[in-house]
Parts: sequence; structure tokens; C-alpha cells
Amino acid sequence: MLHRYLILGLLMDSPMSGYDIRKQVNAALGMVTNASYGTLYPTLHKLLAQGAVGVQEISQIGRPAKKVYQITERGRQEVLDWLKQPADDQLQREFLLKLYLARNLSANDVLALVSARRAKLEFERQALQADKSGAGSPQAGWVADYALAMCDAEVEWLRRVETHITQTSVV
Amino acid sequence: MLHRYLILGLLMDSPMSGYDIRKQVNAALGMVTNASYGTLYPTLHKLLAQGAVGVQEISQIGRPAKKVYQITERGRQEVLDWLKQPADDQLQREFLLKLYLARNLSANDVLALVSARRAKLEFERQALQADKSGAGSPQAGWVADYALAMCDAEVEWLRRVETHITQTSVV
DNA sequence: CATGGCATGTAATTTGTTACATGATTTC
DNA sequence: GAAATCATGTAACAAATTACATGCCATG
Repeated sequence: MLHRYLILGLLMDSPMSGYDIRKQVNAALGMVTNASYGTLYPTLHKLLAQGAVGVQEISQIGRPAKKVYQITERGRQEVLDWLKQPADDQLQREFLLKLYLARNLSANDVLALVSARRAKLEFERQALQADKSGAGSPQAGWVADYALAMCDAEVEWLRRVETHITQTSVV
Repeated sequence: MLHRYLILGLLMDSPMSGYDIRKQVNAALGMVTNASYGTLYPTLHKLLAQGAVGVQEISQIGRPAKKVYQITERGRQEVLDWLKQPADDQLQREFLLKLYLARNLSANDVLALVSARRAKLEFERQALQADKSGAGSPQAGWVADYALAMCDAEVEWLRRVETHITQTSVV
């Protein structure tokens, strides 16, 4: 369902092919969702069948023909309605589940888990910062900024967890 | 797949019925995942068939019989292996997608979207704080603390977005 | 006597992932 | 000549949601 609105939302800006959509998603929303062709194309077909988008085949010289999809009025209405509904998303962090279940591990093992996570986040933070600088639109900037803020908040939280573990466990 | 380890991980603490698992998940991990019976029971059956858990039917007076599942050595090994692998989770926030796609909305509409989100989070924050106080184990406390930290970080980010919008749009 | 908690499950559907399959062109 | 980019898709599978279906017991 998410991909439906993702596609529709991007088509609201300008008509695009499935390939183009994939590129845009990867560039701007890679951290939010990762739409692959296996999802994109079938979803486009469905949207077409439902009249939310139209299509026009464009022949090109020197490269494969492409199908450019435009959003219809119906599709546009659908996105607009969706946009106005509040989003209810959960945290849904696999790591959080791991940490919760890690009570059966030794303090050292838990610490290793947490440290590894922090190292990973601190590494990813660099890429995020680069994304932020290279953001084209304000919206893309916000997304990057959000990711960065979440990353920082998690790192701080991890630090708290780390000190808690070291202080609690026998030295 | 997540539910598989969720179940296995909880069974590592003590043998439980599907019903018990559900209760525990709802209480301690409600913000991470929301396992329903439709997932829980089939997963338990699969785990049983694969020898990751064993089962014992317990008759009770005054209430329905229950099936208490215990984790096997094989299942325990599986969780332990999984725990040690790094988790790679994406942000996957529906709201983030909405905000990104909201460039076709008027500044006022975007502002409404953002404000509503902030109000929602600030409301949910109260429940989270209560969860934190009532956390039984350190692990449950960490989860609550994580949720709280993420909530606060998002609220701050929303504030930044709000000021950005008000300053940029024509007054 | 109705509501809610205890307790089990199935079936249909939706959603998404991964891998497979094809083929031309451009750049290194 | 190999690899990357452009461009389309299908099929098999995995995962999860929702709704349905049942039934007893305790409390108000």
C-alpha cells in the first residue's frame, strides 16, 4: 500500500517511467523505503488498471522504449486524501527487539551488541550527512535531517544503555 | 521472520502458551511489533514442526486447556545466532514519506500535517512516560526509553520543519 | 444476561522480497 | 571485451493482516 502512494506521489510531480521512479526513490527516499522493480512494475500495472494513472509509450533512439506514466485526476485525488490522513507508524526496530530479548545473554555479549550497533550508526551517520548537503529540494533536506536526528538520538540512547550495563554488571 | 525470533526469544525466558506470548508482547513490545494470533499460532506450529520448540498440553480447572511451549536446545541456538547478527533496519516512517510527497500541497496544508503529527507525538509521549515508570526489567526500561528518545527527537525535528515552513512561505 | 478475559485456531487476502529472464547501448 | 546503465517484466516464495469461527467461565 505504501508503494502505491509512493508512486502516485512521485507522479504528481511529473510523468515518469518505472525506471525513473526507482531512481528517484533510491536517491531521495532510500532510507524510508526500498522499492524494487518486483514491486514497482506490478503496482504500476494495478494503478493503470484502476485508472489512477495513464500511460504513454515512448520510443527512443539508441535505448529501449519506455512507458511513461502520468497521474490522472482520480489518482491525484487519492494521494491528496491519503496525505491528509495521519500516519501511524510504529518504531519497528529489529535492534530494539534484539536488545529486549538479550536478557539471556551475558553482560559482555549485550555490550558487544550495543557497541556494534553504535559503531554501525556512527558510520552511517557520515553518509547521511553527505545526503543532507546534497539534498535537492527542501523536502529531501527534511528527510535527510530526520534520518540524522534519529541517528543521533539513537546513538545517545545507546551510550546511556552502555553506561548502564557497565555500571550494573560486576567489574 | 521477526515473529519467529520474538516467540523464540520470549520462550527462552520461560515456557508459555500462545496467549501468554501475546500478552507479554502487547505489554512490553507493543511499540516494536504487534503480533496477533493470526501470526502467533501458525508460527508456533511451524516452530514445533521444525523442532525449535516442544509443547505440553495443560488441562486447567475452570478455564480452557492451554498448550505450553518450551524452547528446545535447537531453538535456543537459533535465537543466540540471530541475536549476534547485526540488525539492519530502515527508518520506514509513513509520515516521512507523506512529508516528502507533500510538496504539491500548499504551505498551510503542509504545516497542518506537521502540526498534527507533533500534537500526536506529544500526546503519545505521555503514555510512553508511564510505560517507562512501569517497566519491569531493565530491558523493558530501555525499550521505553528508546521510544521516548525517538519521540523527543522527532518532535524537535518537527519544530525545525515548522519554523522553516513559516519562515519560507509568504506571510 | 452481557461483557470481557481465557484459550484455540483457520482462511483469504494483501504486501513485499528475491530471483530469474531478456536485451540493447555506452563507457572504461 | 567487460561492466554499468537503460528498460521491461514474471514467478515463486515469504510474511503479515484481517476477519472469521468457537466456546467456557467469571464478574458485574
